[in-house]
Amino acid sequence: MMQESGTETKSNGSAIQNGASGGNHLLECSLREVRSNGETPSVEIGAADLAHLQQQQALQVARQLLLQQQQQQQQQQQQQQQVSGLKSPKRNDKQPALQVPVSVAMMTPQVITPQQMQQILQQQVLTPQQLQVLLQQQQALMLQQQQLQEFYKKQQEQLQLQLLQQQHAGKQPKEPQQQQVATQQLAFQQQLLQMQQLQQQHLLSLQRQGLLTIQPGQPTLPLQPLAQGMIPTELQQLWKEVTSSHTAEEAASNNHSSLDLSTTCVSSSAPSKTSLIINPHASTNGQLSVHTPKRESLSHEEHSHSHPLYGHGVCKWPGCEAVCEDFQSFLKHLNSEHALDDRSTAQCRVQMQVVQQLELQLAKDKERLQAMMTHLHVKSTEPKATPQPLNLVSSVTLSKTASEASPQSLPHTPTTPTAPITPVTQGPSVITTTSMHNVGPIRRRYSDKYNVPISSDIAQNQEFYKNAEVRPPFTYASLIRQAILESPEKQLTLNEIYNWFTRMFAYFRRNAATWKNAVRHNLSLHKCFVRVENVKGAVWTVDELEFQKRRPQKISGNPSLIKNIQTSHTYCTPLNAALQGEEAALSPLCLWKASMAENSIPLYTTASMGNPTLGNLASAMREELNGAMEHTNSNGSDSSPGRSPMQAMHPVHVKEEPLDPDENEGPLSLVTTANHSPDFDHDRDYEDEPVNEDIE
DNA sequence: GTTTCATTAAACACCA
DNA sequence: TTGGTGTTTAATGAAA
Repeated sequence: MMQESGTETKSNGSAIQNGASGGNHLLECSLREVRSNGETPSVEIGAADLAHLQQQQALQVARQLLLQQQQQQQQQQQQQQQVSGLKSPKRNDKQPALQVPVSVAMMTPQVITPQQMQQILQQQVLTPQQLQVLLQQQQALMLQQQQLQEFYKKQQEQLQLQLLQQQHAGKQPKEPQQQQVATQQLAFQQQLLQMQQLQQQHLLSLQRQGLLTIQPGQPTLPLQPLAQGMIPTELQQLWKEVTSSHTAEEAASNNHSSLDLSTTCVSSSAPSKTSLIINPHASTNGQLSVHTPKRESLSHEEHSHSHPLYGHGVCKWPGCEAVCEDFQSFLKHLNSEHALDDRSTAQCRVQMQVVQQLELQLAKDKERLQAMMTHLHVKSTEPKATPQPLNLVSSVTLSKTASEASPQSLPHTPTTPTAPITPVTQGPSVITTTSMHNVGPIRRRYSDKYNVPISSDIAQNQEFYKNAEVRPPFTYASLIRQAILESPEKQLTLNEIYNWFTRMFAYFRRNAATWKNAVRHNLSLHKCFVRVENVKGAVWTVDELEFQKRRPQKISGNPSLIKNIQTSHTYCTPLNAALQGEEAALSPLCLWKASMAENSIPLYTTASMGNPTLGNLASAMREELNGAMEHTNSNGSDSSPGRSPMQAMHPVHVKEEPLDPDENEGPLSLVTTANHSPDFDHDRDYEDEPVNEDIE
């Protein structure tokens, strides 16, 4: 027996080491892959940025082509005019005048540049949904513009063809033809103007939504009608005076104004730099632009009292919150209290830093998400190539403990629960599939540290735990207790506890010797587990009082948590406690929030994961809760039906309801009979054949 | 730096 | 004798 155990441990140990290293390697590879794609080691380019960049590049190429064609056309027309000798000064002056706006219009896409996107990101904490919509609208507009450009290109070609024909024919009077050309070009301009108006509306809507503020120094000037010309240079000058840190490069790029597309594209190709260096100015610039008369009039007329800095009758200038009865008074207040002075500039800078930090965090989370998705996608398509795959946790936390690699026989899970182990989103997503795995030792568990309701977590993530080799974020004691409490009789034999472990968690289908030993050890060690001699053998029960006794010690530093335990019987974070009106049995979010709290990650970072705002978070939590209830009730292969997770936490006080017959199937149902499962092979390692098949 | 706790490993005893 | 069960001790690491 000992030999067997020894060999098992040995082999497992080596396997784990291999698996761990392999897993780490995979993680590094996936991260590397992402990074190499991004080409910016520090800050990754998002998929949207890349798409945008590609579009920009395509646009630039198209514009260059157009420019060439226009130049050719101009040359041809000049040649024609020279040859024909029909020089009409008016027309000669007019045509370039006609063409130039067209060219400018074509070269100044009335779309949001990456810089603007970055600024939007910085100025407003956008939800992913908003970003998504924004990007979709953006892409649609760009598509429209491209189509228009193609159309324009074709028309230009036709014109060239006609002009060539004219040259060859040489008999027809030029003026009608040129009039036709001018008419066509006017039509194009009108179309372009329409496009621009459309895009202006789009941008205005963005402004109304508070998603965008127009910056004076913006390379493109979407809201400036063509008739109004370019950016007022005095605004740029003003801003330059305010922001002394403006580099010559940026100033040059600003001075390029709308015409310089290359600037836009170049800067978009390095979003990390853009976001980290340029955007701060842009951010404050955006704030500053509020004070410009043009901006105000625009806001007043077009936004009809919708202003990013004004809402609910309160000035939203950071730290102000002055009550303004109407928009006019707000404008007055804005001009008087938040005029361009040192204080406002300083506040802008502070806000800039805040936004910068947030954006940095967002970028990091995006990177994480990308790495996770990349990794999981790779893993999910792999036909079980690596026996010890990676853990989601590792990819999130970059597993600082993974390198520690203590020679333990269990698969290594990260010791510190610094990241959500359970998926944030429920449902058949990639994340919740079998692609999650564990690496590294675990020393602390969420359930104990953050008092996450284990029952709801297990219920909610049942399929996840069953399929993914993710170590459950709970202590052995918690798991054993849960197993016992889930049983109809609230008592289990050791073997049934084993079965529960292997049935509920894919993680425990390997290294049986190790964790079984741990289970036995915990059963013996903790007073909360009471061994009851039965006629047919021994069963284990839980002494809830004893179990509860040991918990407050660990969270003594957090009175709210203790209060939670003592009053609401809830094992969740204070944040959850704040939302306890909805009940707090929502473990994945709890875990996630706990991890967020531990990582000091602002809540907003959920934007990258689909939980945009606190309000949405709350609703999401409600949904999670409902989902948990439904899940518990519908998929109650392990939980007692009709018993909510909260009830499951205190089964002693809960009147038990009759079990579903389906749930009583399998060895676990025979809880009253000790040593009931003679056929069960304890030495089975569950590596090749999941125990679920035996039990379920 | 100390204490507490969880995990892991191991040894040992008991029993069927 | 074998294997499961239960107990205990020790080492280790993380967190408080």
